[in-house]
Amino acid sequence: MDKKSKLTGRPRDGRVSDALLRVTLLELAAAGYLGTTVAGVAQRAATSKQAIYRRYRDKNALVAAALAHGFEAVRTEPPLRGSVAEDLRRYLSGLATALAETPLGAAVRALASYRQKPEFAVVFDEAETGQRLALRQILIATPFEADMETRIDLLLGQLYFSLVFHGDILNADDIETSIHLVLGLVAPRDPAPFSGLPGT
Amino acid sequence: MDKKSKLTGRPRDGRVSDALLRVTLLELAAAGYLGTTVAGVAQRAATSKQAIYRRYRDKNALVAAALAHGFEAVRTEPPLRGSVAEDLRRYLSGLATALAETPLGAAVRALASYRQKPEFAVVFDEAETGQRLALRQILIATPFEADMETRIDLLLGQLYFSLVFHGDILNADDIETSIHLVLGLVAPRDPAPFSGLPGT
Amino acid sequence: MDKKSKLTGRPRDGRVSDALLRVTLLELAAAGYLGTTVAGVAQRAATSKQAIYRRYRDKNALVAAALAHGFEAVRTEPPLRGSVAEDLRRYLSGLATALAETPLGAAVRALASYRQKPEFAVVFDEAETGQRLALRQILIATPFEADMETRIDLLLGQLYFSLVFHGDILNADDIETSIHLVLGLVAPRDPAPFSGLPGT
Amino acid sequence: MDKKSKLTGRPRDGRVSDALLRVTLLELAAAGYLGTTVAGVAQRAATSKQAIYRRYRDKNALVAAALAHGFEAVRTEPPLRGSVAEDLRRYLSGLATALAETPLGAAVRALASYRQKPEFAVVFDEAETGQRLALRQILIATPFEADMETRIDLLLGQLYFSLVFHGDILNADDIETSIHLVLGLVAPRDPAPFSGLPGT
DNA sequence: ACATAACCGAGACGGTACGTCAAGTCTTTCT
DNA sequence: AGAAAGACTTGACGTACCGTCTCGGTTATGT
Repeated sequence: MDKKSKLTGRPRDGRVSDALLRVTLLELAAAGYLGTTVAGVAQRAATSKQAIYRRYRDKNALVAAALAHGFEAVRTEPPLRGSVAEDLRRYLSGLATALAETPLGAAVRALASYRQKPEFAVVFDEAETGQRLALRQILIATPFEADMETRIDLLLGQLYFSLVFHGDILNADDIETSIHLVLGLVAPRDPAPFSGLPGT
Repeated sequence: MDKKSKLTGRPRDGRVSDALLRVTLLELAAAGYLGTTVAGVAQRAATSKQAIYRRYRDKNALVAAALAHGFEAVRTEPPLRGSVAEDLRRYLSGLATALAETPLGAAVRALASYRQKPEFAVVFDEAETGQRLALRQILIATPFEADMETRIDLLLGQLYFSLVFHGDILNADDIETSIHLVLGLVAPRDPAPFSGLPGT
Repeated sequence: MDKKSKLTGRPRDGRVSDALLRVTLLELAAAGYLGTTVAGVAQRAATSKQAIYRRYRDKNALVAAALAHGFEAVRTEPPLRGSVAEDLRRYLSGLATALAETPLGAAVRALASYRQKPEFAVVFDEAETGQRLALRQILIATPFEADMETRIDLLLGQLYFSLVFHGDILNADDIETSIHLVLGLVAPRDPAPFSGLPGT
Repeated sequence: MDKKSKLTGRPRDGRVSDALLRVTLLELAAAGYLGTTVAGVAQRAATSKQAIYRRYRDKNALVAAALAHGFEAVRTEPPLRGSVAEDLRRYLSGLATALAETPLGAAVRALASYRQKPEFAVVFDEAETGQRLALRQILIATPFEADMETRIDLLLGQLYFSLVFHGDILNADDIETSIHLVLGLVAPRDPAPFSGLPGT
């Protein structure tokens, strides 16, 4: 993670490293940033504070690594096979589900305030870049390409706004409605009056 | 703020109370939640820790009060005089400007993670309720009333997502584009065909 | 001890200060320098680490203060009433008894190695200066004034050598014999021929 | 040092063993017991901690071995050829010189407090036994045999008291004076009045 | 000749203590 | 009684060292 690997000496114990990331994410999700203590993580990971500080410069570096680890497990490529609306629905639902079903969602909520800190900014930026890229791939070369970045802002904005400010994850219906609004389509609940419109 | 007012004894010094709220908000904006220390606030307010704890149960209560104070200064009623798009533009721009030009924006960013804490939840909820109400008043009884809550989620979501995650405030163009997307209108960059059209 | 006393604010709790010195000396005597932990002293004194670090710069300053406290309680003035041998006997026996019956003796033994450290050096120096002064007052203006400093070195040397290296305190007979040897007298085991003779 | 020698396997590197003892004594002399760290000794000896723990059970065993090594190099037999005073002078001067000119003196000072620890006690006891034996051989069958142990205590006591408490080594004059006082002789600075006295 | 066994340096492992900092409470004097 | 100051307890943080363990690699003896 952090250090240039030396050729000699006892190698880092991968089980310890793994446990640290896993436990840290769980603690963040359960207790928030302040409630997550280095000693507590060490204990729950059945290791020692020193094992943590050997890997990470300080508590923030540990937390940042755990967050990055959480985002990695969630990274998905865009579907790219149905209609634009269908692809968006799949991608955003998958993202929402991943945030809801893993500790990552609660961890992101707990760390949102610290997004500006350099340690966390790189992690958040990378995750967001990936998500924006996926959405861009869905939207590109479609009639909705105009104002693409704003459409992405609206969709991701609502998702994270709901997560961070309301503490809940968007359900499928909300996502569906948002997609149709952002695409300028009529939502599918009134049966298909716009049949000829683009993007289906 | 907190205590039942006693009838006897030296009355609280209003200048101290005001300074506390002002300084706390500035510290939150400048140093974040953790960087804001009770002793530091007391010093910058030229008072003592005990003066704080006499007024507020704990640090969170102080911070919540400062946040509420910040939101009060920003509260605006909806314009309700132009078109829907125009009203939305005025309201959202006013909100964005207020967040950008006062310490409130940075303070909100610093506290986003703690929104779930009961002390802060009531403040955030009240502020959001006011904002949603204003938006609802703009949207109600217009062709855009369908999916009104989702439209509001998208607009507020983008605003706060940008604030909390990117640390910047939406500029007028972004707001303009978002509004037209959310309303399903063609953006006004092709010169004004829909200007008077729906929603008046 | 340490700080210029301020005029306002809550004063230091004397009971805490006293307990710290007493407990520290006991811990030093019982567990040695390494076995004496700041947290342990705080706990046995029913106080906190922070109360210690408010009074003393670090562990060494605490230990030095406890040592000085121990020496103060032991300080005795020279008898100055009988013969030289008698006065020496009383003074040295009193010193040996004090070292044996209080934790001071064991503490001195535990700290002998650190005598060079500046924090401790001043304490040890002051204590030794007092003891040398007392012995000098006994010896001065007597036939034994010649080589006075060396005689003092021999007596104190044997006392502390026995304490630090052997862990025991000189008994009355040893002291008696040493005094007579250092004074160049015949020891009193041949029954008291010189009782009143020189040095009165 | 420690282990039964095995018949097979790579033999211990004698250069490592030697360097450990030498470096440890130097570190003790320079930095004291606490300042002497196992890792530091390993580094200065251009070896590893494991090489130390393969030879010694723990830090104390290493230190004890280094101390014993230091004492061995210093061990001298008593002269036994001139007068009692002359022999004492030679022996004590030799001892003082050895302590002053090698790291042993500083190491002894650094370890005085830990003399009670069993690991060190055996080393110190052996060294002291040798020194007492030598002095006893000088004093035995002379007029000064009475109170022999106390005379030895006084001489050794002053020597080590000076070393441990004052950090300096007795000079030749101090030794000379002490010897004459302990022997009950008149010091030789007033030219030769004691011609007929015993022990010359 | 080559397997075995103990050595070698390097460095990670769990654990304990140190000294710092902040939160929230308590106790002074002053106004 | 409130204000300001500064004591108080508590508990987390990050550092240093101890004694143990594990790695890849080296050097002896023993068959």
